[in-house]
Amino acid sequence: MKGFKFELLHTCIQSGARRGRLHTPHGLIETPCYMPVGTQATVKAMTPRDLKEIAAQIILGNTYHLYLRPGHELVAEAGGLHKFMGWDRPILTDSGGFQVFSLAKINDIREDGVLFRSHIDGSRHLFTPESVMEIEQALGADIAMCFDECAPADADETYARAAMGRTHRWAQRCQEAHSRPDQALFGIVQGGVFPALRRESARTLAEMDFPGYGIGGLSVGEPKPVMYENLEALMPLMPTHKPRYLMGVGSPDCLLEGVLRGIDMFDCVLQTRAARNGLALTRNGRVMLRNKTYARDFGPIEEGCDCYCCQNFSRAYLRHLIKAEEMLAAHLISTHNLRFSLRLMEDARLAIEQDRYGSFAAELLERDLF
RNA sequence: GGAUGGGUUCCCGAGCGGCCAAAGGGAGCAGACUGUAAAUCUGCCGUCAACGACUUCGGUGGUUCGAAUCCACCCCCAUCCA
Repeated sequence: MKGFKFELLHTCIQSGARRGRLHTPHGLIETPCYMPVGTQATVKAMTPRDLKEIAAQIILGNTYHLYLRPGHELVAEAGGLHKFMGWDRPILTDSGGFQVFSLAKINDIREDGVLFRSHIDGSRHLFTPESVMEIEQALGADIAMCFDECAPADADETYARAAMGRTHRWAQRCQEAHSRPDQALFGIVQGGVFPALRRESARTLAEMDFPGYGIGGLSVGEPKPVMYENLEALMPLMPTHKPRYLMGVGSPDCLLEGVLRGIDMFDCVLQTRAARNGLALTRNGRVMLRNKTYARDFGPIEEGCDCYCCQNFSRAYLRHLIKAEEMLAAHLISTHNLRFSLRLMEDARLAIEQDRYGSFAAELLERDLF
């Protein structure tokens, strides 16, 4: 694998949290990190220039969505995803495994792959580990995820075990089908909400020697303590010198809790989706900017935030934009929520380096504001 | 001056004798949002000592067991005719 390497720089003495650095063909990623989600080759309401300004290191794209529209061949023809969307820093593509789960009503999951219908035009498609690898390689992200099956939170142990087994077999096939040397392929740990299955999954995948690992199927509706319990069960079995990516997580508290348990990477749509719905994240809790309380609040979303939004605009102004349905609201609040999360991770990295991450996280979590 | 159509809860707008505190939409208020089918969705939205009571459908007076709904007169609005 060309240009890909993970360095574990330091482990916080106080908490065990990890400080690392991921080398990719498109640059460095300091970990732990939060990755903004850009499903359809765009982080909604944000230009790549905006993303650089808030110091985003890597963003996500989605295989399922880009395959359906505009099509991976078109993206390849455009010169790859980076060039197509004008982003020259690292990209990670999710495999569509989550879509298999979230769109399960219209899918047929089989051993060879998943038969599903497009949510756009109802047309039939088959995803197999091999076809997904072909798509992800055409998209050309720095990190590709294996095609997995993300079981729902209420799946029983029998189903979770079956989905996990399938995910393992598919991981093997993904590995065999994957050939692009400038792209790292991450395996994905599954196992539902069953610690024993989670351990088994971590062990199995660790033996397969992937350059990095996703932990999938968590934060899909189960209570947070259940997620933490499962994380704690599987983390000791993860290879120390490989990055660990907790997929789809999270909210500020989950980011803090995840880092505490040894996670290196996170992605979450909450920041941008909530922003479009008028919800701002701050270290003093959530701010529902639509609420009347802020009609005459001429201060920024968050005092001390260095983002463009907080440096220039008031809560009252943002509330007005939301009420008037002006699209600038989505952009400005997204800018803040993303910057907030990126800064939270920047501060976490510093705290780890200084062996005080435990107290850093505890202080923020104690207030129970997220 | 005449003709016709109208005046409904913050706005628009349904209702046209009881099942109407009155459809629906908007606005307003509050909540949800975690590998994005989400700039989406949900709840509340006359008043109150509130599983019951009270006050509302231009005004006044009638008919009726019962009216936003029927009748009379009046006041406004719109369009057309003089």
